[in-house]
Amino acid sequence: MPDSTSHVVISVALGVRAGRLEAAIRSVERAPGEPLDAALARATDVAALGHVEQLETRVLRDGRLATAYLGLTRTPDGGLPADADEHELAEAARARLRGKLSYTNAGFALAPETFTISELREVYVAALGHDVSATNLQRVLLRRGVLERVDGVRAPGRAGGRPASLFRFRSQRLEITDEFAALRPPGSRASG
Amino acid sequence: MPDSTSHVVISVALGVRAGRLEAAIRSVERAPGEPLDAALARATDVAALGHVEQLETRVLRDGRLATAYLGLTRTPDGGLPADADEHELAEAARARLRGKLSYTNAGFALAPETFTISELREVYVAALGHDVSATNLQRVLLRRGVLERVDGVRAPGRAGGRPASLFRFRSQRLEITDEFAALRPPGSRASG
DNA sequence: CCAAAAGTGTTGAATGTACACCCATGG
DNA sequence: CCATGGGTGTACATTCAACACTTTTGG
Repeated sequence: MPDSTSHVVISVALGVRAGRLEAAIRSVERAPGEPLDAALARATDVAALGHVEQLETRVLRDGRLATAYLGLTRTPDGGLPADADEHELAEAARARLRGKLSYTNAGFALAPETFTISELREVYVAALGHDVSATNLQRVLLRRGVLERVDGVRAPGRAGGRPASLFRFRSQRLEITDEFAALRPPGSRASG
Repeated sequence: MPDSTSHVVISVALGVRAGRLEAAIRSVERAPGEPLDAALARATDVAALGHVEQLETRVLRDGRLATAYLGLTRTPDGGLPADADEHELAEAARARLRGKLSYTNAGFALAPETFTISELREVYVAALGHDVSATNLQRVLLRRGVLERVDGVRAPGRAGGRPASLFRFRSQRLEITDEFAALRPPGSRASG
């Protein structure tokens, strides 16, 4: 029976699988005095999340208070949104991710350790919901220093084609890569 | 005596006064079953806030759960941060505002109804914590369609000088004015 | 006239997008 | 040698910071 004094902690883990941005949702009741991250760790495997941030706190339709977290993972699994609250949280999580992808290195938490630009492009297409040019994706992310090349290539498939270079994200922590579009502090133009 | 099952709703209202970005903090205990915005309305005068958004939920040092809201106001008053938790929330609010100022029209909620570019510049300097060029501020905000001129000028002071034109924000609701720095959907360049 | 404050013009750099073209592989 | 997929070069538009210059006022 729902208790309006209880507090639920919800994990919304986003990840790309089969070209789709899936949301895996899990929740637990927070014990009295329990830290939020402890409850979150009971709700989901935090080690599988490359990035975690708080999403939103709201009163659920059953009257319970809930605090949702957005997690990003390479290996999304199970726990699809069940009720209306969970659908809304999943949508909020997707919207948040879409925003962050364009000005942070958030992709690191969705893509495998190393990847080709084509593979990365598929991740971005799934997460953003619109087409992305591999050419420009590579150029933007390399210029910003978000990606770096690693040794080795991926062999082409049966259809042939030039072998693809492998890349990785330079950092595995969320970083802002395009800090201010305008109104920078004076004399702070990037020059590297 | 602090009760670890109680839920506190905290309003952090930011506003510029005398060239400083002040944080006015107020909190209430949320009643069982009470909606979050109802509790927030008991904590502060929501009508005086041009914009409100949720900031963060955390467990306070005394064990209570707290959900903080960021508000922006033209008329900051009283309620300065008292304890360590409140100081941290005020700092989080300032950081959030700094980020939003550069890619949204958030200034509308801090500036008076109409203002000169110099006056608006003072607001931005206080909020951002670094110098801002009035020339470029005007150009960027006009180009984005964030500001518009209104009739009339502000008479110069004793020292003379050209009378300043008056401007206002075109919208009084938070809008994103610089949506994607990169990775826009194909063919979506602004052209007007 | 001169100082002060506001506003406009202009330049140069950085950033992104689009698209043509070249490279490397399988069949 | 051709189709396919990967990558680079180049041209162009947009945006912004910096700074010189002009405008309009008070004394």
